[in-house]
Amino acid sequence: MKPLTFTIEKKLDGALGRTGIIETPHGVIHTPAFVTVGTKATVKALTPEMLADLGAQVVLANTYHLYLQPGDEFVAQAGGLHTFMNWQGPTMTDSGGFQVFSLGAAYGKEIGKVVKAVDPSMQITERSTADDGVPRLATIGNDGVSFRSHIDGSLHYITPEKSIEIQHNLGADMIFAFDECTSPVESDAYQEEALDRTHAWAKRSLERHEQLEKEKKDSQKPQALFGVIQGGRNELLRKKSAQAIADMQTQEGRSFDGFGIGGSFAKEDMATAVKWVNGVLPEDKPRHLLGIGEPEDLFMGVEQGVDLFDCVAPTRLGRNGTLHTAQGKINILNTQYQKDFTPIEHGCGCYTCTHYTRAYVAHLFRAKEMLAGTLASIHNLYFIIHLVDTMREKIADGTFFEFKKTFLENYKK
RNA sequence: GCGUCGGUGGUAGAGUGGUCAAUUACAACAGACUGUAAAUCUGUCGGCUUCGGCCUACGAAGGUUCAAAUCCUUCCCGGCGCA
Repeated sequence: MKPLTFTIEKKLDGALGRTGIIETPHGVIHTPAFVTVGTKATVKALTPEMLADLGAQVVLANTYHLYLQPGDEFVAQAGGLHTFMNWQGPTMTDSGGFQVFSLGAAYGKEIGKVVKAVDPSMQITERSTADDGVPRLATIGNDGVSFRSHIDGSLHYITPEKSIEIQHNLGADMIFAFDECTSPVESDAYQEEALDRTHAWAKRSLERHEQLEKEKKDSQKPQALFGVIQGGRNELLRKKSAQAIADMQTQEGRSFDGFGIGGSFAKEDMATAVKWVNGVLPEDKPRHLLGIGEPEDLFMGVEQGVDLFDCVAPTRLGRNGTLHTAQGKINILNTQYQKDFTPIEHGCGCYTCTHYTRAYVAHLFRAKEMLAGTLASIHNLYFIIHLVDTMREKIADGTFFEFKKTFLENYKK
């Protein structure tokens, strides 16, 4: 039984985009697709039934978080991620690579997954990889990464092998190699050093994965492993990384089943980085743009041949009161919506918009009622999932570029 | 009626002679959020401003003082106790 098959159905003329179908042991994913993020084995504020109803095809959980709580072996005893969280569709787990960044170099700083622009003066020209005096919860060592638990302060050492072992215990259909997500403000020298490390970790991830797959009993479902490309904003490094990860294989000939495009991006670099990478990656395996989910970025990614996206933005923005509409984002807590008895968006087919008004949702937020986050998350996820679904349809019927133009003209940031 | 305690910015509630346009919390107003340290965080929150300040404010009116939200007097309002 293969862990994953990917079939391309239709290609986009004049760009790298395509539609396709990924088949996993827990069902199919029509691509391009938006993956909902359920870090701790739950998409915050939503039940799996709500997720299915709003059109989610696949859920991504996190290795680091579930390892700390409740523990990956515990999840395995509970029957694996699918059973534990009651989501029977396809699943993924991230490797913890992003936490190397968010709890490490980015810890306590105003550096996010996407930064507005790279000011050369911000660039870190020199740094040590460990004790540079900067408080952080993740420190990169030669062999892996030391994490100081954000929950109880305890120390944990995650190696590529450990990450893969955890991900096998969790049992998601698609898992990721352990990588180091770097910031665009790092120097070229550091970027190169980190990339070598990411490649070395990728190889170790692949080898450990192969070994664990071979040890599986017949009753255990196979898992697909995605390799992660890094390289920052440097064209040579990005292409080198794509080539290295694409070519990587074990002695027995196992290679990655798909690819993740990683890294923290300067906004203006994202499109070029994706284009460089997807121009090198083999066409016949799925590509996942890690952690990206703003509408304009989704258009860019789909156009440039990305098949999967995951992002916390729809749920996080939703819980914080920011809602997507065709005209752009609105903050439902603004005074003007307090007595607005229209739906969040006219014509939206989501549960929230078919049953509730802006005034009601605004009331729930002001009253700090839990249902606020639920209704907002339903709407935002529906909006983004539906947007990517529509891109897929528009590629299929040959009107992708017209759709992109119309949508982005209306959608004010 | 007598006694007593108290009346502070939208609310609660600090402050009890200068360091007070007044701590703090909440509310309000706005902003941020892209492989979730996130149902979180940040800023503003008397008026005007050339951003140096200026003006008006701590129940009301007087007064003491170089200086009063803070001390004194009277009044108004509220709680409690006694008649």
